[in-house]
Amino acid sequence: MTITTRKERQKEELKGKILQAAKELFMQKGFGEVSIRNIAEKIEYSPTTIYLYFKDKDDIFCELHREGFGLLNQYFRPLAHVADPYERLKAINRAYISFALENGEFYDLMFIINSPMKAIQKDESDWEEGKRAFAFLVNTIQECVTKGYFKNMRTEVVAFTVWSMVHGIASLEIRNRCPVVEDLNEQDLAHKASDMVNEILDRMHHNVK
Amino acid sequence: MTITTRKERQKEELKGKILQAAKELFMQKGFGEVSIRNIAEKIEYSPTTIYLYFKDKDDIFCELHREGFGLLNQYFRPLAHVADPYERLKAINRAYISFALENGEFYDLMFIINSPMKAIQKDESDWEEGKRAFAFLVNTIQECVTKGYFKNMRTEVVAFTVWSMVHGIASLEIRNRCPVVEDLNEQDLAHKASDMVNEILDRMHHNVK
DNA sequence: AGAATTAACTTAACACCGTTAAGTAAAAAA
DNA sequence: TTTTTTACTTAACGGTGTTAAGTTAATTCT
Repeated sequence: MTITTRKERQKEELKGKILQAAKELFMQKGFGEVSIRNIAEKIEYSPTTIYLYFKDKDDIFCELHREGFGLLNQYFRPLAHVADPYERLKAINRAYISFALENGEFYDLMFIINSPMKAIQKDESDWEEGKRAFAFLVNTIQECVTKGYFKNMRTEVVAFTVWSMVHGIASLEIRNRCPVVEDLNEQDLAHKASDMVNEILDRMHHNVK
Repeated sequence: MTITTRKERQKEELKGKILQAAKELFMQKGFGEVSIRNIAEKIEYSPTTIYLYFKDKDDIFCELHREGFGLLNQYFRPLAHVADPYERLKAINRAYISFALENGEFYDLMFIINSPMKAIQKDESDWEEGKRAFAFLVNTIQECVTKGYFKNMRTEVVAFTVWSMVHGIASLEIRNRCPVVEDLNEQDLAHKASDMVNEILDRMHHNVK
């Protein structure tokens, strides 16, 4: 069996190489500018070889989509140890915005771009990690609510509001629709943006001094 | 001169027909799926004719981009007569979300899609109507601030926050990233979403009873 | 060991795309 | 009436995603 397993491992390796090449290319050129032929050239195989490992272009970017959510959850993971749910919520906002600004192309793919969603909506399993990320937010807010924060508000409403805010900021920035905020580097922007969101949060439950 | 003006009028007419065809096509198929060849076929001219009236594909969609902001300002126009700035602000939110959900493809083009921005950033004039729309929001908030709303908050911060929220909601919905809110028709969704935003607004300045 | 099968990959092609260069036919100007 | 200009088209270039058919080497079967 050792020989067939080697074969399988090699197949997996090539699949991984395709994915890696696709990721690098589309991190540097943007999703829309990467073609199957580009990827093929990068790994020095013919374009059609890629179709032996992926159903179509969407299939490749679905895999990266999943990887993106993995990365987002990595940003979230350390925050699980923040005891106070409200502090954790604020940290989630910071982490989310940092993730978006530091991984613009991933964020684009995950939350903005059109193409991969057709496939994802069919195959629900791809969305798994995404649900996990969202559940982390919802659960944290739930804890806040039981601790007395966000009086008279439904948890999902708070969650959706928070998400809309951070997504709004991130996507406006990524797609260059920010006539207001300018001449700031990535990190300062992340700070400023998350401070803003968290100030709104403070006001949402009357915790302002 | 009557003959040359007729010629000019005819040229303008064809330009208008191209724009109209482009708009219809991309309202029904989405921006990404419309090609120059599609548009040409629809108006029964050869594809290259279009290049006699528009520099390139971006140029067409820049024109539609401008038209989109015109339409948004039409949604806003009646609200200028709302005397109370805070009520006007809430109405703006409702109008914005309604506009976004009722004109998804326009909204996409104006605030989400990538391609036309290269040209727009060069030629600042296209952004004019966009600025006007944003100025309407900012001025309204400014009035709110001078009336005592949003204590201790800078006007632009409030404006950007509000915009981020409504844009976040609109774009998540348009790009199908809404695992939470579902099975709602367009109008109910617009109501629900704007109620949500406006509730947050109420909380932002402690006006909640 | 030799023949048949399968696996891994490539070449060639299809039907699209945005865009440009060159050509045509009719109208206007000289 | 000849020349120039206008309005448009045909043909082509280099690109795209994707598929069908072909090739070559490794594996399996007899």
